[in-house]
Amino acid sequence: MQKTRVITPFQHSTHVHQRCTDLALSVAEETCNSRGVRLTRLRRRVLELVWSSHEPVKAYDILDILRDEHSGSAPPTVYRALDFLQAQGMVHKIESLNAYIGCGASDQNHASQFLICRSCGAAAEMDDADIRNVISDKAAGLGFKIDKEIIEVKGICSQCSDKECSDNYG
Amino acid sequence: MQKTRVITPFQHSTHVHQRCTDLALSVAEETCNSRGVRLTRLRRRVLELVWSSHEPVKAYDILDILRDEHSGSAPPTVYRALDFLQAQGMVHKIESLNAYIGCGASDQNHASQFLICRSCGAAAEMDDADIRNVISDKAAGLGFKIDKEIIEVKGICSQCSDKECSDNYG
DNA sequence: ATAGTTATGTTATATTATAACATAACTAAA
DNA sequence: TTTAGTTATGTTATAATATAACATAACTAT
Repeated sequence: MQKTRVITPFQHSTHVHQRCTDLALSVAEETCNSRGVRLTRLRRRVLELVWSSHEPVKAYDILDILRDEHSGSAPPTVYRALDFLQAQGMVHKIESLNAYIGCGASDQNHASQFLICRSCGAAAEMDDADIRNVISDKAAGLGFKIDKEIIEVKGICSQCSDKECSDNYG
Repeated sequence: MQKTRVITPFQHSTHVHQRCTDLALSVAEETCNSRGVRLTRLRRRVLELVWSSHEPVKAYDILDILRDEHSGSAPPTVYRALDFLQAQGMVHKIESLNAYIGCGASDQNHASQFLICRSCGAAAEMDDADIRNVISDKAAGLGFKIDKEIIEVKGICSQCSDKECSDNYG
């Protein structure tokens, strides 16, 4: 078994989130520069809003904020920006939530497996080679050629389960 | 590696689909009986419509048919029936498609991994112990307790890739 | 029969997403 | 440094997916 590659971990409540956002934005700037695509002000702002926390963000929640900032904002404003950011790997859609989450590894080609905590709402992203391999082996065994895998695992993160214990017994 | 347990395979175009539907409906009848829940005429009809093919079916496509059969049909009609059928394990939702697919193994408790062909649109369902195990091991390694896994693998099924070859070279 | 429960009917609305066309802003070549 | 082509955004409208809330009907167990 290989070590799990964690792309975005579950964070402690005390972490300085500004650092997550700043890093993601600067990686995005550089990635866009090297690819010759434009991280416009609007796209950058949407990415920043997606990174407002580690919980997947709804398109219309982003739109509400954009509307406060610019009256011309409408659904296509946010969906187009999200489409761009997804195409560049800077944002992933969580299909089971109809919500979007930032990815700090847009400069690296990778698969994703998401762990989503039903208590705190946060999502962690990993790209685990063993998970990828077993799925591709099994699919290949059925003659199936994989393009893309959607893996969204629901449950309770370690901090929330620690907290539940201390709430019950602490 | 354990052998993959295929719950619903990709079918040949020549298969007698009526048998799939009949089997699923009779398993559903029995499962409901043994559980003391009611497979009403409406729920049975919705299940039958979900089983109209091996492609995941849209709620509003079901509704269109129900409306032809009974003027009182409305969105809650179909969503309530789908909710019941999902709770009983007779239907699964494919999150990435907002569509629903029948499950013939409602009498057995199981996890699901779906393979979805982007060419023919069909979905196959499996419950592979190795996939389950590697994901639960990796999640446990991060202190995460799993409730439910959503696994939807997109690609090309073996029959469509055979066909592509014969189209190109045959 | 009757009361309690479960299922369905009905109207309205919330949520998520895209179509289509107009305008503006950038880019690269003449 | 215009101009034409391209890309991005503005704008209006609507499609697609899903739920809330309350009324009526149908089953179930006395």
